[in-house]
Amino acid sequence: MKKELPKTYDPASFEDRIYSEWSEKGLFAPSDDMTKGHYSIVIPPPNITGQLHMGHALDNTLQDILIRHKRMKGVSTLWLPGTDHASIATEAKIVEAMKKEGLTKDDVGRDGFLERAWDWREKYGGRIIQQLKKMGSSCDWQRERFTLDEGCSEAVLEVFTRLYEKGLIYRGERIINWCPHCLTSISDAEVEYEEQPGHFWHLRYPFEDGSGYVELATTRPETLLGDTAVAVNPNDERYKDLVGKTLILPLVGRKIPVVADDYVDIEFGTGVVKITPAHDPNDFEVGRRHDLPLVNVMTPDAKITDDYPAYAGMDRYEARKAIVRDLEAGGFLVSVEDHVHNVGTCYRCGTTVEPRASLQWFVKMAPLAAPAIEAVRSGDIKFVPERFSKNYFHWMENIRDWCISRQLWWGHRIPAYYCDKCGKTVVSKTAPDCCPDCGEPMRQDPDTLDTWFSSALWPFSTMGWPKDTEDLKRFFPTNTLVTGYDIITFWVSRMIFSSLEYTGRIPFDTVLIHGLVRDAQGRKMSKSLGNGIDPLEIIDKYGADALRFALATGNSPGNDMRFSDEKIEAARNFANKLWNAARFVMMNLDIDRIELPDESKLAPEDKWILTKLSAAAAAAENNLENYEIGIALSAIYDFIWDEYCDWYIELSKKSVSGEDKERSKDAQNVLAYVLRETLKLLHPFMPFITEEIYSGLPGEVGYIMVKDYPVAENIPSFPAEAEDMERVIAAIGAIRQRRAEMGVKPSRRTSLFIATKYPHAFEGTEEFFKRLAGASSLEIVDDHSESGSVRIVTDSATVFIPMTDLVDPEEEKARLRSELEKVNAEIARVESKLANKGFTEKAPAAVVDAERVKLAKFTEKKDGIAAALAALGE
RNA sequence: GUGGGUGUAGCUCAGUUGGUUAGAGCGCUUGCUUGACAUGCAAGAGGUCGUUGGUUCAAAUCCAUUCAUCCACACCA
Repeated sequence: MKKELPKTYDPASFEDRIYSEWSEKGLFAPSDDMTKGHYSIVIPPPNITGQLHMGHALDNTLQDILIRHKRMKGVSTLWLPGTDHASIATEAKIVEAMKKEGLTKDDVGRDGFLERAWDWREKYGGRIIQQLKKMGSSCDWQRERFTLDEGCSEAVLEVFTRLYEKGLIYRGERIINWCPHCLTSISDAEVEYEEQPGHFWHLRYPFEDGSGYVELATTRPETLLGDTAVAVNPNDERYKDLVGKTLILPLVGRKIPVVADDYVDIEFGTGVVKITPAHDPNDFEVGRRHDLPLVNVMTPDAKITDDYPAYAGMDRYEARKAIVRDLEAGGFLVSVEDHVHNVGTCYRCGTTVEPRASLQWFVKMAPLAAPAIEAVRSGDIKFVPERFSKNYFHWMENIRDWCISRQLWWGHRIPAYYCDKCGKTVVSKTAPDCCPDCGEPMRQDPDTLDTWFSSALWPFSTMGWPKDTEDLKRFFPTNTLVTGYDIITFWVSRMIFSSLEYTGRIPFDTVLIHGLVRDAQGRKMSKSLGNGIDPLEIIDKYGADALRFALATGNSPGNDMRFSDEKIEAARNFANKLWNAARFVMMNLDIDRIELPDESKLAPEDKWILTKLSAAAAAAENNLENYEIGIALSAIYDFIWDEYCDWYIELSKKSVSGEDKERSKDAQNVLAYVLRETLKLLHPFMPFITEEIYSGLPGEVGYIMVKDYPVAENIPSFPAEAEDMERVIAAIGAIRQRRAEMGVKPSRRTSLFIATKYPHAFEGTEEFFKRLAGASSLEIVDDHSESGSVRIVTDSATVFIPMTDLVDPEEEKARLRSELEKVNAEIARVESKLANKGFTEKAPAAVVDAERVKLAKFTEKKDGIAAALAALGE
């Protein structure tokens, strides 16, 4: 049964069809056979607002390779998919959409807003899932989860109430990062700092008693309205007498004290700092130590409050101008100097964050961080590459309490209930009917939780926790977490401490970190630059397999990579190469099923390719186990292109199209067998093309996706015969090289005489030399030096070609002399190495032997060259 | 300020625990309608592995120094 492949590789014609088939046959679900163990990965849940970008494409390609490899090894394999509700990002989208209708959140109310949000999720939340499927991702979609679904929400409630009871979640008035655009608090991790030019305004604050001024500097004069003290260092001799005195706050007239605090750096500026506890994190701490009042001067959208009528309603920057103007008018402004400083911005919208004292919920981090640090230090959890554990330690060791409340509606609502009458707080999974103390109705906290609070539970909430489910028993802890280095702090660290605290177990044993996909110039892909490459467009143009290949090849853990047209074209060319090789093989197959012939029926070239295949399988396996995905893939690539296509297919043509029908069938079987096993090796990386070709192989049933991954030891290997074949290949290469150098026309045939210590290697190879080395005949001889032949010397043979008439003898001599020089240099190098006692005594025997073999080969080559020179009368 | 990455062919990058004559893709040169593939085939040019020093029989690989470049975290008014 011959199946012919279409002439050109056209991925669009089969990728979607194959994906549907896998899906319909239920191949994505884990097998129930646990005898070979289990392996699981939870997907980093993409935001429902998201569109597939190159980062997702890379992340999911790597995961799918790992998953498909394990699945083919017979391991019960689960890749659990899902999406993240992305509180801020989604809420911002909804608000934006409503704005176009002229509506605000308050217009539609909380319920109306949530209705819109769920509609939006219904409409767009599945979009990225469809895109992941286009990539070939073999997730078990039956188990798809959503951070805001019932189960995940149950896990969030469970965690929140447990932590509260343990005292690890508390509510308090603290200074937090506030985004005046998103109108919510954000965590420290969600602030990005960027350098901005600004100014130092040097001001003077008068003493109450009229005894003069104290001079200080600020970058944010508008916060002056909220100053409740001025601080100096207690050890600062200059200001010893000032401590305890009272100042009059300019423009406001408030009396504020001078306090002494270690926080103040004597060396910096004037050594005097204005203290605004409600609007600066450091000042907040100073304020707590000195019991200073918190004076909040701004509204949530960063405008001055009505408490300061002169500035009320101005935004921060307008107020800054007005205040500087008034300070100058009042004689309080001493000088202004330029100053570049780092400004915190919201990671979602880029707005400058406003530190703001407010009542929020926090997770107490110190007790949670300690075991999480230990889990990595002890090696229970391993980062690949290892260096990222340093980033992790650094973050975890300096961690501050995590602000988890958000002034948003889209998310998990905080399960805290307040009694307005008696002030009682109840934290409970279900709403209490009334206040347990006074019987009044209770009011639920309006805020929701940081979106990362639910993502932190993802490895176990998705498997049914807190219930003790079958999936948890089988697949938790998970094995590998694949993600970019940019979200170690946001997500990886939080999953680790969450899992240890709630389940008592690590969430995964290995964290595989990859870098960023950059554009061809090495720039970060971003919306504002407009340099993003759309993976879906790439898939349309080149196919998902080519995209996957381009992302996986040459990618090493933790390093950024560039994506370019050249790379994707090279990937597509490889797919095309494989396609055509398969097409050739299938055109020539006349067998009903693939059966590897007995050893006795294998030709030398068959043994050679099988040996190479075995080596490629070993390389693929070892590197995949070590997460060296790029290296594994390049081993397979090299095998397919350089060994199977460039050599074996060419060598096999002799037998396949030969007269001997038996031999032809044997060769066909080897061709097909090697192709089949190669497809299996490649399948995790390029699932579609391998499945498509596989389906056309004679006698094969089922899907390659669930066949056994090739094991090197199970592939027959013949090192000695393979070496003989290498001698033939080397001779063919040397002849080609010489013919090219001498400008011999490809059509010109020559007779060949080969003198060799390995005659058996060259027996029966005439046809190879005819097909691949322009030979008209081949004769194995003892010597051929008497004639005026051109000699081509390899380390195991000398080839004589009687075509002196095509060569200028002087040129030939010169060429031989330079070759002789080269080989002499090599001999000298190796000899000196071997003469070195330190080397022969200390280096491993195998290494020394290898050098001796090398020396013998070089010497043989040298003798051959010398003989050639002699024959030319030298 | 603290920590980390990177520096290998014209370009983009591999090089796994030190051990063949340092590799690939693209680009370049030359030649090919070699009945799978021009998205191809064959041959070739091109590298003192950033600098300097050290460890070692042996260094692109380990250590130190220095230069360049990128990133993360922190941040002083």
